[in-house]
Amino acid sequence: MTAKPQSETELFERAQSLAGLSLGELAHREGFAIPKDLKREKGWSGQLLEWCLGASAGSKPIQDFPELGIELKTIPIDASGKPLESTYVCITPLCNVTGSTWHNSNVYNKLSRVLWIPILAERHIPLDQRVVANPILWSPNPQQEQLLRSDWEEIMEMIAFGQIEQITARHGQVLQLRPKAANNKARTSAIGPNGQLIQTLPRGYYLRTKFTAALLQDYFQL
DNA sequence: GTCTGATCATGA
DNA sequence: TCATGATCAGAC
Repeated sequence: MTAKPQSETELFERAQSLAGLSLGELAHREGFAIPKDLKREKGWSGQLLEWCLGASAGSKPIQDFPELGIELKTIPIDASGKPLESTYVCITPLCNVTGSTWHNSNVYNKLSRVLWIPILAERHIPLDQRVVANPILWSPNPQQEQLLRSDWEEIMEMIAFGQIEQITARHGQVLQLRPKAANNKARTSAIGPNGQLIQTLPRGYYLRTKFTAALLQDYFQL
């Protein structure tokens, strides 16, 4: 893999140098085997780009470039630049949530600075022909942060009050909570309705497609 | 099981 | 058509 980037500028320039290349070209260059499709390797493009850019965090629940304070996210887009999917952020704690605040949350940490790498990835395009687009280095503006924060606080409050089973993906304007597990038999500890511990499906935070669409649009207009 | 990387697949 | 709920692979 490429060496770790030493600065935000170096990371961004490296990301810019990948724009216009296809996933097939990148995979060949880096010695990655190309799957037929993403059905069985959903994280393949993300891992390929991590490798190309020298990300180091592995499976730790921290930013991809902790020294730089930057999180890397690939995002599938169509030809008009609109995201095709919602964006996973991180898992959520479902117990021991007292003392959690927006500013010490994983959501805040991960989203405080993000290097977005859009990939033209309409489903009809063969995986190896999908093309890396221009990277975007983003931090939430005050309006975006307020939206994220109020959604996060609403959801965390429900979790703290034992209402995890009442939360669906319909909650939250820009940030939603959805299952995040190997399958729906997975279980983790959570706060129950009477304050006791219960076992429930693990959940994770996702950014709604509308939110990331608006975010990308801001940069395409520059 | 818990976390990362995410997209799939089906019902509304 | 599209978002919700479900799922896949790998590291540890």
